[in-house]
Amino acid sequence: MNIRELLNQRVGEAMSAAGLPADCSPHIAPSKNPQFGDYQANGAMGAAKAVGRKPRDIAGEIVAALALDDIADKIEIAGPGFINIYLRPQWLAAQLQAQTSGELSQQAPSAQTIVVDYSSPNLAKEMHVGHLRSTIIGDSLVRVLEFLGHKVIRQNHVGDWGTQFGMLTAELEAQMGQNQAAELALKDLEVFYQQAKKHFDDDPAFADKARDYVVKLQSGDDKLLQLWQQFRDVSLRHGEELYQALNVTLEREHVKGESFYNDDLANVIKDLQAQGLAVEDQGAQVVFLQELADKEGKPSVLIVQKQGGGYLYATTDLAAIRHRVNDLNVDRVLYFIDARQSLHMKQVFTLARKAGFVSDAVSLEHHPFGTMMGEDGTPFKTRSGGTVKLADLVVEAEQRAAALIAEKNPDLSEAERAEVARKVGIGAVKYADLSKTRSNDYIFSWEAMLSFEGNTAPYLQYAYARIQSIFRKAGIEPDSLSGAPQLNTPEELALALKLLRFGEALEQVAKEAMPHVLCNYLYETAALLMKFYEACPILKHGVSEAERSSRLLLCAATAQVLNTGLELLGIETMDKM
RNA sequence: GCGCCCGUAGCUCAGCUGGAUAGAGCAUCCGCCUUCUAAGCGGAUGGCCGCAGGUUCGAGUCCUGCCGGGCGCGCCA
Repeated sequence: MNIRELLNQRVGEAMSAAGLPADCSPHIAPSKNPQFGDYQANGAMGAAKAVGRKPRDIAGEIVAALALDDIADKIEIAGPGFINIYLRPQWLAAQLQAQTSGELSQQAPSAQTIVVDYSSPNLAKEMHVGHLRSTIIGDSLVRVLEFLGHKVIRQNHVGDWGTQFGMLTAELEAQMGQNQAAELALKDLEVFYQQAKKHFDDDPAFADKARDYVVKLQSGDDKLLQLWQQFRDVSLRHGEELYQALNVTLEREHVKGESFYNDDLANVIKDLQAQGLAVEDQGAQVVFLQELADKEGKPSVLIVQKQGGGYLYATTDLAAIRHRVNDLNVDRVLYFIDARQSLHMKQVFTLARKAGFVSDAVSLEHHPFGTMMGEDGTPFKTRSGGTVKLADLVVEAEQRAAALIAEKNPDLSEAERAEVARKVGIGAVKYADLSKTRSNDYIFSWEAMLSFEGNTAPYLQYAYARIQSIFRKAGIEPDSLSGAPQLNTPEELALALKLLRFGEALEQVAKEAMPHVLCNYLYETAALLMKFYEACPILKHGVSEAERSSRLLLCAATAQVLNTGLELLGIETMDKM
């Protein structure tokens, strides 16, 4: 059920019945102010211009042709030609009943196969806060798209190949030579990396060995492959622990790293050369993209193979696109990658199409996110000049949440407290990231990320927990309720209408890959619940039986939306907090 | 130099693709728990939407030019 879509249809029909050109849009929008109804159709002004007549006359003709008696109990024309639509409370109640019993299912009109490329850490290093956005936003999109019925293929394009693995395997071998288990040596990847780097810088013999190992590894030497496998395995396991802690759905089966495409890289170059796209320039294989030329007509340059034969990021990306298109048969590929790589992505996409790797039917979408900034507005660094590890962030979040819970709700058992601390802490961290417009730069702030007041995950979780508390107190299971609520007060009406707009929010998230739209929607929903909660007693004295059950229905419907919405953000709810 | 992104309340951010009087949270101040969880609710204060033009019935949103910030631009990923 999508009210906006329904109104678009109905008003659209009325517009053509009124003889307006087919390309005039009804332009349905939710009304900002209740005095202008629930929805408004703003298409009359545009149409008036198209046919050269007065907007109010056009609006009048649209309204005359408009068949909305079943849905709306009042339609009025206001201002220059706004058509304000007031929906029937009974109709809203019936829609809400249908939505609640239908388990919120929101099927996209046509299911697609969609690859979502996200998280993609470099295995040589520990994951830090810079990986948070890709991981969390990507995971939310995956959940939303699956919920809408699409076939989603997760791809964790990990950095598990390249020059640095010569040094890392050599170091691993050295440490294991001292009876150190791989697991133990790699306990702290950051430390291990520093040790390897130091070893490399200080010991020329080791440096030579590292360079030798790169070559051996890339030519498929068994011993090196084995060392590499061990390194890769331990590193992936570190990542999986974090995914689990963060409630991210990525698992081992979703890993398709750079190494996966290794065997195809030579073919990519060969194909590009055969088409005359890749040419030698200063010893490297280069593609000049006239499509992305600057003002003076100078083409954009993309290097696909280094002098000396080494392959690059671009080469792997091209191979990955081919694999996704040819073997996975996708309709869309979504990349959640830092905005700094915008030019690179644009070049790769352009070249992939030019080389015929991708047909126009496939949509390649880079969904960038902004650079992480410090609180002073310059690019983020810790005091020591490093980065904040994700693992540390998780621990700190849970600790802060635990302290707050101990203060707010001392009655919870120890086990309950630990669980709530985990869900609240992690939820707050994820929500802080998800709730901001993806594409903008963002300020990293412990305070903001671990805030539990206002527009935060705990506010939404709290709203949900309050509803659960009511049902506990009433001794009623939400599922046992049936029927449609009565929407009498402004608070009940506003909440019900909001609940019915869940699908609109999801649709926008799926289309634009912008989870903050869902966050805003859920926040507004929770705020309306709080207002309803204050204004409309449910279990208190003097509430009639009819009112009580009607309001419980509204509570159940709200809990369902909050729970489902939070789940789609990868944030857990709880019955008590 | 060229390109991309950004500039909205003291701070952090929304603003549904051009609609009606620009909204939240934090912070500050004033109220609300002897009946459903005060992680809450109500109210107040706070704005030349960076600046200047333009497009039109109508601009925070679109176009141009400035100013300011961030990030990219041939052998890293």
